[in-house]
Amino acid sequence: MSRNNAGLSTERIITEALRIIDGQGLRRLTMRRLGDALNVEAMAVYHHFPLGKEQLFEAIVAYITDVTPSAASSEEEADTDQGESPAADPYRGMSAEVPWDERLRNWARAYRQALLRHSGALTLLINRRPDTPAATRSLELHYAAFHEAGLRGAAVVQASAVLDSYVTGAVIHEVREAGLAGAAPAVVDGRFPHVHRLDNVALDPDQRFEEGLEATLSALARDA
Amino acid sequence: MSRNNAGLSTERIITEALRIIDGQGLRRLTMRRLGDALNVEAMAVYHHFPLGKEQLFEAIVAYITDVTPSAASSEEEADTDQGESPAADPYRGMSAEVPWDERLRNWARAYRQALLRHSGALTLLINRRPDTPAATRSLELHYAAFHEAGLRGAAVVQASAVLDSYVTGAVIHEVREAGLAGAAPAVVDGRFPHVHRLDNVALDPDQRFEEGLEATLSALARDA
DNA sequence: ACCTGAACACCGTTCAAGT
DNA sequence: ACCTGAACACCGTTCAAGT
Repeated sequence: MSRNNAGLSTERIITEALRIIDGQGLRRLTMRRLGDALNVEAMAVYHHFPLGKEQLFEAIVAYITDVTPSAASSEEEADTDQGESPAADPYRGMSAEVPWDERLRNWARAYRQALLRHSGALTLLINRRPDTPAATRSLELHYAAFHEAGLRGAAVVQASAVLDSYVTGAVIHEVREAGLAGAAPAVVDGRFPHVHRLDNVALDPDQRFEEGLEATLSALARDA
Repeated sequence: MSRNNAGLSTERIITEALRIIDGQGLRRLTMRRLGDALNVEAMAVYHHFPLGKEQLFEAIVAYITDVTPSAASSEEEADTDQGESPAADPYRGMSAEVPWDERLRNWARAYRQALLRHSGALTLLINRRPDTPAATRSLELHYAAFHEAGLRGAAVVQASAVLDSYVTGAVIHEVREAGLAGAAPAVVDGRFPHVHRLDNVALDPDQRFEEGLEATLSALARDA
C-alpha cells in the first residue's frame, strides 16, 4: 500500500520536520526519523529537496519567518493556516490604513511570536541569508513605515536594521533566560551586589518585550 | 613519543576547537578532527570533557562571551591573551572611574567584537543558558551602570535585557547580511518600491552598530 | 591520571533499481 | 515522476585496556 506515491509534498515535509523540532529538538531531526514520521523511506525526502538537509533547513527558515501578508491588503480568508490554533490572527494590522508605528508594532509582535513558536529552530536563522520573498516583504513594510515616519535614505535602512536586531535579540534573550528555570541558582556572592539585589525581580516576558519595543521605536522615530 | 600525557588541557582543547570553527565552520568540528588537530586520539578529549561534545560547546560559549575584567580594576598584564592580535585591548574602559554610559558602550563594543570574531560559533549561544561567571560579571556591570544612570528596580533589569538584545541581534543581523554578498541580487520588482529605491544604500557596519547603540542607550536612559 | 583502540549504534548522502 | 533499499563514509560515545 505504501509502495509508491505516498503523497509527499514540500509543505508536508516542512510541517512534519517542524513537529519533530518542536517536540524533540533540532538535533533529533534526522532524515530517517523524518521519513518515519511521513510513513516513507528516508531517501524519499531527497526527491523534494535534492540538495539535502541544508535545503530543507532553508525552507524551514523561510516558512517560519513568513509573517507578512502576501496578497493585496486584508479581508481575505487564510487558505494556508500555519498550524494549530485558528484563534490567532496572522498578518493582522499591517495594511496601509494602519498608522506606521502600529504597523511596525504588529510586525514586531508577529515576528516574535513566529520565532517563539518554533524556538527550537531559532538556531537555523543565524547562518542563513535573509533573502527570501517573505524577508523582502518584511523589509518593504519596514521601509514604507519608516518613510511615513519622516525618515529618509540611509536612516530608513538603519532604523529597519535596529528594529530587526531588537526583535531577534529579544527572542534569543527570552529563550536563553527561560532555560534558566530548572537550573542551579548560579553563584551570586558578594562580588555581585547589584545582581544579588535584583535577582528576584521577575518581569512578564510579554510586557518586557513591549517596553523594549516602545523604547526602540521611540528612539528610532525621534531622528526624523 | 605521543603515547601518553600529550599535555592536553581544557584551554588548549577550546582554543583548537575554535580554530577549527573559525577556519572550517562549526559543522566540521568533530571529535575525531579535534583529536587530530591536537595530535591525540579523539577519545582523549573525553577525559577533559566527560560529558562529551555538549560540555565542550558550553565551555566554548563561556570562553567566547567572557568580555569583562575579572580582577579588581585595570592596570594588569593579560596573562591569558585571547588569541592572535596583541594590539587589541580587551576589558578596556569598564572600570568604575569611567562614566556609566561610556562603560556600557565599551562593554557593547567588546561583546560585539567577541561574537564577530567567532561568528561561526554564534549558533551555540542560542540554546545555552547565560549563567556563566562571565555572564554574571556582564550583568553586574550592566546593573551598576544603569543604577548610576538613575534607574531602579525592574527598570534596571529591563534596560540590561534590551541592551543585551540589541547587541546580540545586531551581530546576527550583521552576520546574516554579510552572507548576502556573494548571492544572487534577489527579486526586487515593482511590488517592493521602497526596497528597490534603497537597495544600493550601504552603511558601514561599525557606524551602523554605533548609531543603533546610541539610539538604544538614549532610549533606555530617558526613562530615569 | 591520562590516553589508546576497537566496537556500537547511529548519521547524511549516492546510486541503481523499482513502479 | 516518485519512491525503495542497499551501500559508503562518516559521526558521537562506551568500554576495556594500556602506561
